[in-house]
Amino acid sequence: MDRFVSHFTNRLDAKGRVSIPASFRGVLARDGFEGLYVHPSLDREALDCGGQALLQEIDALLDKQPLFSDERDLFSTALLGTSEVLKVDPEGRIVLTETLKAYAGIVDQVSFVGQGSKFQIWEPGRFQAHLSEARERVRQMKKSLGTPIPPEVGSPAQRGARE
Amino acid sequence: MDRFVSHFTNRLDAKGRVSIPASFRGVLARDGFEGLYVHPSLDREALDCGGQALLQEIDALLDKQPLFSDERDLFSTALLGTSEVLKVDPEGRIVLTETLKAYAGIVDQVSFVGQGSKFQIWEPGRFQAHLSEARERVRQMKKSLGTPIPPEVGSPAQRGARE
DNA sequence: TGGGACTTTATGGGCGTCAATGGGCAAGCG
DNA sequence: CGCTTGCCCATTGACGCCCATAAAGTCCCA
Repeated sequence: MDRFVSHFTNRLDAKGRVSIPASFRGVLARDGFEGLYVHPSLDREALDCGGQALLQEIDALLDKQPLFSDERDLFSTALLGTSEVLKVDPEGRIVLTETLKAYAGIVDQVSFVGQGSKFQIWEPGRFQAHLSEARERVRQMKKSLGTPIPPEVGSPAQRGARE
Repeated sequence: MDRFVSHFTNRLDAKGRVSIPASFRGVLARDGFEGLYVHPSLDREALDCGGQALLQEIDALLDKQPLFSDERDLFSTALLGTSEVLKVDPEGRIVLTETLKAYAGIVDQVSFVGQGSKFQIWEPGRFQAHLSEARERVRQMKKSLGTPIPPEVGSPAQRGARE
């Protein structure tokens, strides 16, 4: 598997450290990138995270703007300026900065949510709310498309993760 | 990491010294440049800083203007004429000149903001304001650029689904 | 196929190192 | 000379790295 999939909830310890889920660590290792690239999501109260792949997406966006242009300046400020490259300790843990925690409303637990080439970090409560709203909207969209949606499936059980 | 990423806020001490963030120092060292190249940003109340890489960008910009043209003259005056090369002390600190501080409204704290090949120095308050504006505008641009990607919801993979 | 042994993961805690900051001192320049 | 400026040392708190442990998962073999 080379993509971030599924979601996990882990706790921050007394030092503010939190383990990146093992399966995500595997993806990052394969992507080859020291550390974890993190920035506040533009449209959610969540953090976008990833490695090379995410950086390349951002670069692609930046490279569309001409050098020294106003747009480029704004993009690099909003994207690179607010990003952090977090170190990953030997056990696969990271420490979120105060800024990042404040942005996402994180206190002592976080949910890691796979999104293919990147993943997001959420405060678990907000993620649940976001998820049910998203599911509802998808249901509406499908309905209007005439595609019946299978009956409600509960949240999948997680290995180890209490939610 | 070979690019300026993230942002940091440091204090000026009684002598007016301020530490360049360690990670930025690393980038500068790799770029190979004695001292720090600084000039007032053309369109913000901030200072553009960097090493070789920044100088090259400026050269590239200048070279686009025909020799002896008015534009070239103006550019070189605005960019090179106002530049300073600051010394970096053994602890990785610099002292901003009065001119530079006045331009950016700096008093006793500065924010270092990574922008890839260069970084900017801001008065922290002004930076916060600029940042929220930048984020807003980027959000608008992304929106107008095309289809915003709907949040990926759907079924999270089941517990067996790793790798 | 059931159970035990090994492995992996999430989490905790100790400790040395480094970064940010403060202050002293001496050399250079007006 | 007085003040700036560059260099050295000291302090403190945060951070990275190592080792420990418990719980869960996986594997293997009788």
